[in-house]
Amino acid sequence: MSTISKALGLLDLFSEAHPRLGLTDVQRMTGRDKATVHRHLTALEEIGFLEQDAGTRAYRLGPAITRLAGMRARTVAEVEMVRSVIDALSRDAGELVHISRLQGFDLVDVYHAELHDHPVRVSFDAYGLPPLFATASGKAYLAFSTSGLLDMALADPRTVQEGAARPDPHAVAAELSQIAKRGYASNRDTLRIGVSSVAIPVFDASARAFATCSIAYPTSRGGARRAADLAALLMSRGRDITEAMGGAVPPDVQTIWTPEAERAAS
Amino acid sequence: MSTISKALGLLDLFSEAHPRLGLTDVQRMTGRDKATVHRHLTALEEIGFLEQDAGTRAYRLGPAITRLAGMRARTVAEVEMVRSVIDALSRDAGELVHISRLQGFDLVDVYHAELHDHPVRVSFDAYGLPPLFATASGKAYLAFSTSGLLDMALADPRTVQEGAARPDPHAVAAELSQIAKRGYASNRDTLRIGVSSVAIPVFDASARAFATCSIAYPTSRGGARRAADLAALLMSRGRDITEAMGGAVPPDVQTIWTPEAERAAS
DNA sequence: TCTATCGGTTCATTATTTGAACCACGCCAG
DNA sequence: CTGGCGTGGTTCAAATAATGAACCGATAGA
Repeated sequence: MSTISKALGLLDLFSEAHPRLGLTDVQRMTGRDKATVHRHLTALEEIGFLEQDAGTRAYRLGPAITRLAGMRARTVAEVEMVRSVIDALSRDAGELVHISRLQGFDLVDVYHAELHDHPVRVSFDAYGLPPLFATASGKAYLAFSTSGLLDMALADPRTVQEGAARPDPHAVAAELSQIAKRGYASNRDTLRIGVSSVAIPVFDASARAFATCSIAYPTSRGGARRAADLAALLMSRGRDITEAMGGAVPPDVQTIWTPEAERAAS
Repeated sequence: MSTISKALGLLDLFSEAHPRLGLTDVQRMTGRDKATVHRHLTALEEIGFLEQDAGTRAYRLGPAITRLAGMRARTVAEVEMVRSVIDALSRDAGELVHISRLQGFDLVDVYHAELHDHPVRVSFDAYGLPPLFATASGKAYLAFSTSGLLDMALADPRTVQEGAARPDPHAVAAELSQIAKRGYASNRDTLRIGVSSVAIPVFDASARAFATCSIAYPTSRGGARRAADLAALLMSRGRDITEAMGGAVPPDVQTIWTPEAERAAS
């Protein structure tokens, strides 16, 4: 293990629970020698990755991190920020992965990846056009937004005229509540016969949902547990996606798949 | 020089001018051996401080930086973020240093430091109450805001009723224009007899002024060149202050004191 | 095809990191 | 007041990790 990794790994020790750490705190958490830890801490402080409180001598995350994050925000496009995560997710799931952003009342594609070689693929030409209630992404978004947005979406004329069945507000609200509880939304042959999907929300710096990430797959490739498996995989990357885009996951959001949450929501 | 500093120093090579760097780019910029550079780059990539483009193999700033910056924003108070810079500035200037934020039409104190031992000190009890035109901070703020704010401030009834002399809009606009050109605002005995100050704006992530930093000093301690000297010192820290708070300095702002800018503005 | 340049790798040499012991300070209980 | 304990921080021989000249393979142009 390189000294670089060891030193930078120290930064990950700083959290909401432990925003300030003293030398011995870090020493205990890492199990490394005190002298080593001290040298790493001071090295990180010298370049501004940490700051030391003059009074308590405790360390906290430093200004260089904020400075570099600003540089990244200015020089790296939103697409680049999520590309590697989405690509990896697509490879691991073996399915089509989408990340979309709300514009008006549509979820428009930011980036998508389909890095597998199954001969059967999901077509997504019309992605983003269906009303929010019809897609897993849309439901994931609505479930983690203020209810005001749901009312507005219900009142949107385009939503109403789309398709034959006008959604029942109570049924929609009930489903969104389940989605919020278990942490992800899903669809099975609802929008298009043969296409299923699971989706989670992506949050911005104010911890508000502003985008979604979804996995779409042919229902034919999905056995009984496929949806749950893909949901678990998707949720395990949710925090990475949100944080790569500079966002923060609200503390009350279910971020890991568990059988308990699954049952509790149904 | 520790390997930690060497490796993390590589991150500073990434800029608006060079957002993506290849192995040999970095090698040339640093003069270090290619193997060394490569190991550093891959070490930084492994922990997410850099990302490598799958196609071009060029490196760019990675998601871990953004993630940690979010953590810092959530766990370190605004005051802590600037404390060390302001403290250092106060020590170096040997005067009272203020950082204030606009709330309504007042600049309210966020933090101040007076780390010197001169017997003569500036009182600042009423700081934040005078109208924006009367303080260097207020003028610094207005000079780097949209002119709409100036109009609103001029129309603000409290502004109008304060003091005897109602400000001449044209004179104010002319002064603000000079301030914008040279990069800082100054006052000499205008608000209170015996008190002078210099001030610069602080910008947020959208590169809009949202706060100010100022140095206040007794006019008695200020010779002919004191204002310019303090302004030069203040401006040299301006970028650090803005970036420590997660902001970005607009590219067209004068950020270093020069005799040319000083002359051009007057 | 030949050459230059790119990213990346290897392995003996070298220099840096490491850690047990040590120091100084502040705090608390007796 | 004092002695013990827990801090943060330092030292220097020993151990280990970083280094760099040479090398590899791929790619793009001339």
